[in-house]
This record gives sequence, C-alpha cells and structure tokens, in this order.
Amino acid sequence: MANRNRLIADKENLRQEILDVAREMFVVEGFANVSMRKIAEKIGYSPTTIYLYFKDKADLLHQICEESFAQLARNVLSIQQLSANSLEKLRMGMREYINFGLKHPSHYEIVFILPIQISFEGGYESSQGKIAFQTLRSNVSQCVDDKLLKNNDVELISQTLWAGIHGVTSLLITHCGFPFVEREKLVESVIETLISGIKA
Amino acid sequence: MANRNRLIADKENLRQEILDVAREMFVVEGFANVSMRKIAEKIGYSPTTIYLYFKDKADLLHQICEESFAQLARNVLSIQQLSANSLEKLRMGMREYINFGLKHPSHYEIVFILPIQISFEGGYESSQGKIAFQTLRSNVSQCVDDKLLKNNDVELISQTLWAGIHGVTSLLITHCGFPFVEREKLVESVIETLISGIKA
DNA sequence: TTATTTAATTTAACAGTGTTAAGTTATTTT
DNA sequence: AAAATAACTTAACACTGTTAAATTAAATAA
Repeated sequence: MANRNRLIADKENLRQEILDVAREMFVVEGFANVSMRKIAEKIGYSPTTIYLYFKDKADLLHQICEESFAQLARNVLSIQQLSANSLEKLRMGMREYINFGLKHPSHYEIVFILPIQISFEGGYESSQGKIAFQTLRSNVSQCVDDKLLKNNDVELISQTLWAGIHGVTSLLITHCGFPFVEREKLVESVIETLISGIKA
Repeated sequence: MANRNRLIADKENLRQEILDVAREMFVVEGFANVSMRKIAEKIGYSPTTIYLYFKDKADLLHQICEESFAQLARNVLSIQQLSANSLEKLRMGMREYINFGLKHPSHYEIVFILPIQISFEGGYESSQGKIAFQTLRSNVSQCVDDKLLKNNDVELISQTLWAGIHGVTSLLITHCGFPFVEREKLVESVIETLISGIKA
C-alpha cells in the first residue's frame, strides 16, 4: 500500500532516514501533530517498522534532540576557539545560542522547551547539551581568570546567563503573538544587560 | 453510569466546576495526559457536556490561563501599590513573578510555556496577561522617571526584564533534571544581574 | 540446490483520544 | 396539560501510540 520506490538503497541507513524525516515533520508540523503513522507513510514503511529502530515516539524525539544539541555544541565550540577577548567571546557565544534558537525555532522548541517533561520517565539526559553548556561555562571561567567579572562563582554566573538567553529565545519563539520590539534590538538588549550586570 | 451524587446544587456553577476540576487535573497530570473523558468522569457528567460550556479542549485551557494570569496580575499589582523605592518595587515585582511560577509550576507551564502554540489558531490573546505585563512596564516607567536607569526605553527594558525572569522560571520548571545551583541563589543572581545591568 | 535459521517487515488488534450529530431526558414557559 | 426550550447522553467517526503474532525476505548450513 505504501510507496515502495524507496529512496534509500542501503537499508542500514533506514534509521537515519527515519530521524531525518521525523525531524523535518516535527519542525514543520509540531511534535504533537505528527503521528507515527504519518512518519511511516512518508518513508514508505508500515508504522511498526519505526519501533524496530526506536523504543517509542519519545525516544525518536530524544535522538533528534541529541543531533540538534550536537550542532549547537559545534557552533559555540568553534567560537570559543577564536582568538579574541574572553568577554567578547562570551558575548558571541551567547549571541550564537540565541541565533541558533531563532533560526531553528522548532528544533529549539523540541530540545529546550518541550521534551523534558514529555519524556522524562526514562531519565532523559543529553550528552551534547552538556557539552554546549560546558562551553559557556568555560567561556565564563576564562573571563573570571582575566578578572573581567565582579563575581567569581563560575557555575552561578553561567546558569544566570543561560537563564537570560534561554528566556529571550523561548519567549520570542512561543509568544509570537506578543508585540515585541524589534527582534535584533531585544536580543542585543538582553545580551548587553546580562554582560553589563556581571562585568566588574 | 457516571456518579449522580453531584456535589453542586446550583447548576449554574457547572462551568466553574469544570474549570476547577480541569485545572487541578492539568496541574497534577499535565495537559496532554488529561482527556475530556477523564474530566467528565470526575465531575459526574458525560464527556460531551463539557462541549456545552467550552468550545474544545484548547478553549478550556484558555479559560484556565486567564484565571492564572489574573491571579498573577493581582499579586504584582498589589506590590506596585506599596510605598517603596521604585527600583525596589521593580525588584519585588520580578521576584513575585518568579515565585509565582515556581510555586505553581504547572500553572506557569500551561500559561507561559505551552499553550500559545497548542491553541494558536483561534488567535489567542490574554487580557489578564497584558495587565500583568503592563504592571511591570509601569514599574519600569517609574524607575525611568526617577532617573534610576541608564536607558529610558521603557518598552525595551520591560521586555528585557521579562525575558530574564521568564528564562530562569521556565528553565527551573522544565529542566528539572539539570544540576542547578541552589534555587534561591540562582533566582537572586538573575534578578541582581538584570537590575545591575539596567541601573544608571 | 535445497532446508533451515535468522532478520526484516507487516497485519490486525487493543485501548485510548478529541469531537460531532442525533437522540433523549428534564425543565421551563405558555 | 401541551409545547418549547434547555440540559444532557448515546453512539459513532476518524484518529492516536503501541503490542503480539504472522508473514515475507535474506542469510546460512547441509
């Protein structure tokens, strides 16, 4: 009944194709509006085939999250390796985080806004997410070493900054009906307020 | 089949009882895990009765949101009417917002994290939510009048602060598995960083 | 090559979901 | 008491995630 003209020759890649198709659908239609049957139809397999590669719908989401986290982690890591003022790198890293979220709103939604309560029973932990946060923390740590901040509690400052940049990102994504000021202006304001708030 | 020993004598209050029961269930079990049938069973009516009082499940959520928003609006409004330093009142208002969210995590989740994308088709707008934000804005405006801030763009500052306090609240609620520093410490840090960042 | 085992995939079904149209009961009005 | 209106329920539709069992295809062994 389903489309038999499969696009993938190598069946070993079926798992990856499910991931790609599911991500695209989640991004376009939203996690809740995508059923396992719809995914299955799109890849040309029966719904149950997906369960041979993923435990359940939540697991499928997890795997997608990990890939998104990984991309973000790579982006912020590449910034950290630039040769610039440590505070400036911190600023750039924060901006990259926000830009990543605004450029891929549904990815961000899936990773940072929705999933944890959706599928928390299995004790979801993202290794890639930890890497992204650790990069922020090491940026902060460098600033402390350079004596550029008024406080030297690296963990506290890092989490404070994360709260701030997550706040503006998630607000702009989920409250899209609210009459926000110009996007770039608000993002800049949040970053500058936070930096100014922690600077020595 | 359903329980006929109805708790409410006055049938005019059925609508309010549905709201109360649904809120309680949403808070305890989460929006997605509560079905119309479960709500109906708890109030002792058939599932379709709910549709006589609410357009659909999303509408039911909206009404609950409005009530939550109203409570928050009352709380922050009562703070604004205290006779204290305007910057101090701003600080207290921000703290009240965060505390409200952490004290009623599922309410906050329903109102500020989830609903807008869940039921955006009908053009959802919260009047009570606007009042809550307007209170914050007028707090900021008073600070500007008192020349306590380094910038006088009231709208921009208000949205920047909202982003910050929403960030820490939502992060603490949804990423409950993350090893955050002590809650009170983080909340204090976010507020102080933001205030310090906008102060003259 | 054929027989057997293993892997890959599907069929059918369960128990649940939001929602609607039509039917029924109860209450109010005439 | 009869008619009209409101309150509520029954039954059904078209979905959902998920599982157990059956089937088909591929790989291995005789």
